[in-house]
Amino acid sequence: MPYQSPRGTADILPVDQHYWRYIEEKAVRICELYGYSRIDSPTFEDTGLFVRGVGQGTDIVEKEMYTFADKGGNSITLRPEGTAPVCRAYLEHSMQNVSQPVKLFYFASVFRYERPQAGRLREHHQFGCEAIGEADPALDAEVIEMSWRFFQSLCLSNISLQINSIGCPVCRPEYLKELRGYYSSHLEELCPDCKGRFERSALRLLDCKQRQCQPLAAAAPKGAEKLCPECAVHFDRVKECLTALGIPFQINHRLVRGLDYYSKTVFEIQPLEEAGQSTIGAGGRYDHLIEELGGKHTPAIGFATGIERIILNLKKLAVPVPELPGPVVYVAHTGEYAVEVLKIASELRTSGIRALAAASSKSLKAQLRQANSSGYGFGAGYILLQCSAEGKVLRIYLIQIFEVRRQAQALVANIARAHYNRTGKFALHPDGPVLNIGSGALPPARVIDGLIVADSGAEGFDRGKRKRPVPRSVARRDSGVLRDCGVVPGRAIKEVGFDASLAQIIGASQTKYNSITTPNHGLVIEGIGKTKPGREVFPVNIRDGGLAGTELTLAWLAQGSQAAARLWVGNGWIEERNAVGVFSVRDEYVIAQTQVQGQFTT
RNA sequence: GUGGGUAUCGCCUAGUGGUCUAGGGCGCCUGGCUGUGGCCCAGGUCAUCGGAGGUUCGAAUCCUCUUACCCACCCCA
Repeated sequence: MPYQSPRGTADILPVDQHYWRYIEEKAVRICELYGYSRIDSPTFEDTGLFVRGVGQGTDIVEKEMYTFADKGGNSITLRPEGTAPVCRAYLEHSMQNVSQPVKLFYFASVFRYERPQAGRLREHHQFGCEAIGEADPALDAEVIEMSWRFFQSLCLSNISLQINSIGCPVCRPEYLKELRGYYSSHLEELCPDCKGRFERSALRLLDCKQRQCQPLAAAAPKGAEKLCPECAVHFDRVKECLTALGIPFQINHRLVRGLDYYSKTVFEIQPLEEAGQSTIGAGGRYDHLIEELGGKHTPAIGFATGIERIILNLKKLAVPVPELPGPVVYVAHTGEYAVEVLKIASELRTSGIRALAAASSKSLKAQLRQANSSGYGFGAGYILLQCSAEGKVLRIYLIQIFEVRRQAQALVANIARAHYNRTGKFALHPDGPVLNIGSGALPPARVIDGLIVADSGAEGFDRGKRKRPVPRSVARRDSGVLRDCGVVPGRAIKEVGFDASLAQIIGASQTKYNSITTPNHGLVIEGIGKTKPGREVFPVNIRDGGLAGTELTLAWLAQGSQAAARLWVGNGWIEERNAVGVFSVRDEYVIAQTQVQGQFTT
């Protein structure tokens, strides 16, 4: 391999892109809800900005910055964090003059020269928010709430919120003095690292991970108890507000932050089972940063999250993350390649239907295989052009337009029909249905725009009407309930296997059906059978009317256990089913999109 | 900067001195079967075993050096 990506950098490959899209969508959504506007700052800044902003003595500035001289001789630094640049922009564009607080959010890659390890890269990506120009503790609570809700909306359960106050320039020196006093009598018991910290940054003694330092840190004087009256009132108020908002938090006296600019409120959000080493989001107040950067005194607060770490946790918890939309219709051909393939694909795209045109050289089998693997598996529909040896189109078939929404189905049909009118080459499938539709979106058989439309899937199979039987192996396996569910979930079965957990099945079925994008509804599955005792609650994403994945899940569940399922929309149950049976969600349910993050508990 | 681990086909891996001109699975390609797609069957494609040097009649297997990556510490999101 001639080249590989530099140490500590990573390619974000297509297979992972849906995580990024998912997180970005959630982040943007939450920012809109809280009134934050996006800001994008340059990738590099004047070195001085970070030296002053982040703090001379911090590790970031001392040894982790990517600093270099540009050709003009200026000292430039790739941004090691997001807050200072935003504050710089605030000052540079005189945002003091708009109504305060100014609420900004950003996505930015940040650079730190560190030894890479799990969840830590030299270039990583942060999503962050800053609220500048307001000192009220209520804002602290709102920012904390917002970050909490953000993680909730990602369906990242198992997280904890820790808060602390590290005081202000008035009370912190006092506290530091006391802390040093306390530690000075225990210097011998400290780990080597901490001995060094004693002088440089006594606060950091508190969050040392070495075992020998633990008891000392636990017994150390608590910062939050040594606050000046102003800071104490502020901290109390933050706690009050959080309680009022129903945000669960723990006070962690040993929570200190590594950047110099923090004051008063600081907080961290981390996965529950981790030993505090893998914070996924953190923030705090920085009332003196803007001043430090040359502005007038401007209180502010913000938080930042590490996207790679979030993804790590999403994967660890097997949170179902919707797949990115793939092609819906594949235009295939037999015989010689005809330009019509390209033309039809082009027309579909013009109408907003994602389409893939077969390559000229592929065999039909290869084309269909590609249709399977490039769309959403077996769900993708295809248009088949039957061509003569000379490349003339003889017939057009529309086959199995699964998952194509009702409107789109009509469109696809229209396009095919228009093509027929133009060329006179269109022909119905000699055996009957021309357009097959799955997922129960349409009644079993009807006519759209002159074309016969039929529900395909296993129902037809059962009644002996299915034109193209499920492959033997699948049919054998699915001799039970799956046959009745209207969807042949070949890919899901293949991917998760028969012993898959419920979460895996849901994950797999959701990746299969990409019309699913936002979790707005909860599907609660209560299993009593042997395979899945107890009760499990999963967020289910519904949009665009397709919920075939849910049908699959329930049918599956019902096979192995006595399951009951209910669909939760907004704040009430709208449908309930027992054991066997397909859960079909109708369009009208889908309209009622409500945030129900709070309800997803297990 | 410190400590530990790993390096065999695109991916996962078998292989601890000769049976390895490196085996299997996945993938990919071709074909058969299936009412032109999932299963199945057959065939094909793909590795001088991270690199360099050494020991030996003989090394993927032992030694030395080196590089890369991973993990943990430090610090941070």
